[in-house]
Amino acid sequence: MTSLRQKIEQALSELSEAERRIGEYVLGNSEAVPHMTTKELSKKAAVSEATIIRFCKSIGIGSYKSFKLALMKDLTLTDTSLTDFSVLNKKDSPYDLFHKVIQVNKSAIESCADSLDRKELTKAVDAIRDARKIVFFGVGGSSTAAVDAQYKFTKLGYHSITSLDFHHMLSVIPHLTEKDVFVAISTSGKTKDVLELTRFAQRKGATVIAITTLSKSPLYKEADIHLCTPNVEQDFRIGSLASRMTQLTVIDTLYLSIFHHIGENVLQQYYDARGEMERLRR
Amino acid sequence: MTSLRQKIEQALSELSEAERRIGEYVLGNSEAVPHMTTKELSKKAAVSEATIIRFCKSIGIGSYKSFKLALMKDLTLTDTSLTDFSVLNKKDSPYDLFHKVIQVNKSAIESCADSLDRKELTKAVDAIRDARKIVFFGVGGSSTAAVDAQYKFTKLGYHSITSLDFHHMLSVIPHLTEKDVFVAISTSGKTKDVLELTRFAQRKGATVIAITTLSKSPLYKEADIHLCTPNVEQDFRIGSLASRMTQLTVIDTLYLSIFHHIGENVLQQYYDARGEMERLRR
DNA sequence: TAAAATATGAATTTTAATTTCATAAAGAAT
DNA sequence: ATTCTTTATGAAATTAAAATTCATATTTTA
Repeated sequence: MTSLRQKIEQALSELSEAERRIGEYVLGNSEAVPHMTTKELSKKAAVSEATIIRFCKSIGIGSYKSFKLALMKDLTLTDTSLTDFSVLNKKDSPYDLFHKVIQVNKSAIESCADSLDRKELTKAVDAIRDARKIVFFGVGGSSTAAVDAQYKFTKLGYHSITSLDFHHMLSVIPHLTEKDVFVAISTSGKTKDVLELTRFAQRKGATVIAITTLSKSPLYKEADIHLCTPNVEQDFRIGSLASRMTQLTVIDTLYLSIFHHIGENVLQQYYDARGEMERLRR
Repeated sequence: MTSLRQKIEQALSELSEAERRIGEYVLGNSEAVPHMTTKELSKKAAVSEATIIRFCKSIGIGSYKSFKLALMKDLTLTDTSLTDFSVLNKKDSPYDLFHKVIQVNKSAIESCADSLDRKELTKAVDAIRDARKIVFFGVGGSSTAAVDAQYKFTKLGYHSITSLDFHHMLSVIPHLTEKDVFVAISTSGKTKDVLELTRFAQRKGATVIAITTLSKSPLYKEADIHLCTPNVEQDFRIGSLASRMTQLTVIDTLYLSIFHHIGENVLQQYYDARGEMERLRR
């Protein structure tokens, strides 16, 4: 059985110029097309709406609506993925961008599976499980993951700390010991603030877990445990939206793993928190 | 997240009479529905067309067209790809959990496409573009998205504010005017703190954008603009990891859209920031 | 080089999706 | 019990999307 996209590909050479443009656009942006109208697609492919309809018939599908359904089915069966925003262009509407964001984020999360090492993950979970304090630190885009992690581990009953403020962190770290864990979050692994705090924490004896991309970066080299995120494409102007998704995926994994381990013991506290929340109608 | 059909099945008891008839028809004839128009389906289910549209929203999908696409996808997925945490079991290793996290997060992001309404998105982008100040607020798990958004829009040159502290926010809101935008983030749409600040902001004349699930929640009703996130499964003990991913996907979309709009104008500031960062070797 | 065939888009028509509004029924408040 | 709200619903109107028609441009063929 040939998929719809294969069919389009094969038909490409036999289509007229305008119809071929449609085919090419569809192949290049298949994720977005099922949500498009004929008018939108006609603009994108620089053809008329009439030609869209003709295109559908050319590839053997009776109507544009059926075409979209067939394409959706095709996509569900075999997932392709766009991985960067390089294809953004001037006339993209917010809705177009939305679909690109979905794709990029999805594929970023998917590729987490490739970069994370299972042994390192096990080490990280063990370290965090027995930790007395957990300190998270990330700057810029990576602060999101730090804030998120801090919240989650507090919920689990840990003494969990983060701050966006370097100086605040400077006053936290002297109190760390071998019993504590410092989680450094930096996509590049080169961020100076993160590195300095990492080294400081390490001098105090804390176990350092790095959430960073697999590379020869100083952070990677110096950390005790490496939770690697994939090297997702990053637009030099936009910055990386997707790397934050990968960091959060790692955080989620740590959270769930710890929950799973100590879960039964914190359930009472969870119910307490929830009950009180209900009582206060918050 | 459960499949669309499961979701309908679960929702059945809570739907109104007419909507339930639709749900039952859809479950009994799911193969046929993706090819039906609202008029046809309304006849089959013995309801009005308007009720069809309302049914889609009731089960958390933004439009009839999205509903049909989602249903088609659901039908195509024969394998019940485990997408929720209900299948967690005792002997899951951290690495097993990791793969489940990937699954869940991926599918959450994917289903964003079903719930977000393109017109609302356009309205939101327009509102934010012309905003003088943007205030983000979310509590608990939703604070992550607020913090992230605040950072991103500051980068774009906006006067962008957030705080985890309700009292701090209370002192921010009196200064809002019609020129400002208040973005309320709450999965359930029922969080009291968020609602109170939302109403306060609205009284001051600010445009309220809600990032929340499509539901009959107070936040949904009261907001001026709704950016709906999908109703992702949420384990009552673990809390929802995935809903944060959907909120961030919406934030990313807003950020990219605004960047796209005013992008060229902020590039110089981006370079300045980057240059200075290099100079300071941070 | 003229006639026929083909390809294309603008404009129109048809159809479908969505919204609005009026009404009826059910609940809550007095 | 009765008024006021809220909720549910469909009929009608509106808006948006898909499909068709038709005029024109281009290419091919005789």
